[in-house]
Amino acid sequence: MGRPSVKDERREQILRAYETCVARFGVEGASLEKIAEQAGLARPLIRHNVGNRDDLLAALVDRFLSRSERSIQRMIDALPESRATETLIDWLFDPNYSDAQFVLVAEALIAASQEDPALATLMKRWTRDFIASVRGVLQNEAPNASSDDLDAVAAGVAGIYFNTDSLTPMGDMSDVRNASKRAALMLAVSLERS
Amino acid sequence: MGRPSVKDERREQILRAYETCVARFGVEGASLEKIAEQAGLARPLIRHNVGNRDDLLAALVDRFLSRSERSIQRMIDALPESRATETLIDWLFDPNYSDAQFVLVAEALIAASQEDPALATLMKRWTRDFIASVRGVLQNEAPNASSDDLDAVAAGVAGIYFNTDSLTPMGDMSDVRNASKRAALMLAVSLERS
DNA sequence: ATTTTAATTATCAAAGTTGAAAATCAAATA
DNA sequence: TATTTGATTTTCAACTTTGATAATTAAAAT
Repeated sequence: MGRPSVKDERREQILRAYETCVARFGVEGASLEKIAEQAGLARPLIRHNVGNRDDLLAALVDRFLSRSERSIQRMIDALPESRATETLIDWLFDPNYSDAQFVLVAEALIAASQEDPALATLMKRWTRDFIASVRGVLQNEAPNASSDDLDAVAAGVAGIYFNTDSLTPMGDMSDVRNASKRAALMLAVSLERS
Repeated sequence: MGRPSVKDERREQILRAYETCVARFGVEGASLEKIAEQAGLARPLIRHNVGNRDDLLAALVDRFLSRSERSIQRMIDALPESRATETLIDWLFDPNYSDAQFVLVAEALIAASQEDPALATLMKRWTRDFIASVRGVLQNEAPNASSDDLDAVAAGVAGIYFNTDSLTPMGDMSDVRNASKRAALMLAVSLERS
């Protein structure tokens, strides 16, 4: 054997930096220069460890989809049996627990979907899957709710959550965040009452 | 006099094209080349009629803020006296009436706020003003609702609306759009009941 | 028709971005 | 220690983007 490979760690390091850049500058604004600077690496290392621009985006999308699937599943599995919906909303709207960059990356990929039909297909599925996950939690606690109401409240809670995190680049908006959380809770309550 | 100036029309034409590019590629991704192509003009005309990159962004922000203020006011003034909230939600979630590009530009400017504190201040005010406008309509129809509930439902309806339009780059998501609209209506109803 | 005003086009240099290959350096094993 | 494997650095050429100026053309008024 020769020198041990650090390709896997480097790859992760680069994709993390790329993710940060996509969250901040969008897919089109994330240049290789910025990614290299963010990662603290020389630019040629990006090419060496991941590939060219297209390879980067493909790797990022892949990583984003698998990681978000796992992280959502982990969150749902960690929910308590009682007051699961309330706890879910607590977590989604807690800036310490929820990772705003996750939503910002999703929004950037959604925006880039207009230029990339294949990406659009993936992100459509991702969006619907996320809403479906929320719906599952809601249904557990409100088994008598109508299917339409479940759909509505799931889309509503998910939408309010996405929007709240998408405001984070402006800095502190805790008043809007708190009001948004209250709205999500109101939606959940109106489901149980219906 | 000499040759009549078309600067004002050209300026509008360029800013419209810039807006489209910002909605599609983000603030960092909207290059002068793309803007010129979108406007159907030679690139030097951008500089001649509006200025350099910074001048462009400043003009776009200015135009966006004044136009959205007017358009929101116009929409609210056009609301009928009875069932104003329901009508507002009808309009916000009607893809033919509501202009998705408007929300996409707002999201792009919000994303760019992270790199531009002055822009952040403007967009914070814009966001709060929009929510306040919705709150005004809600309060008119539910004068007995608590201030906190009004804040919550206004933030919720606005958030669901923003999020819904931010999904448009992926193409048809009418199922999610319909569910989101139902959620907004549920929020409004729960306000009147409280 | 000449003048005047301004739109439009042509062109340039500087800076930034990308893709790629070659050269160098570091760490493990035989 | 020599070899081998692969990380890292250096370097190059092509291309894009930006900012700016000069030259040209078009339309109105005197």
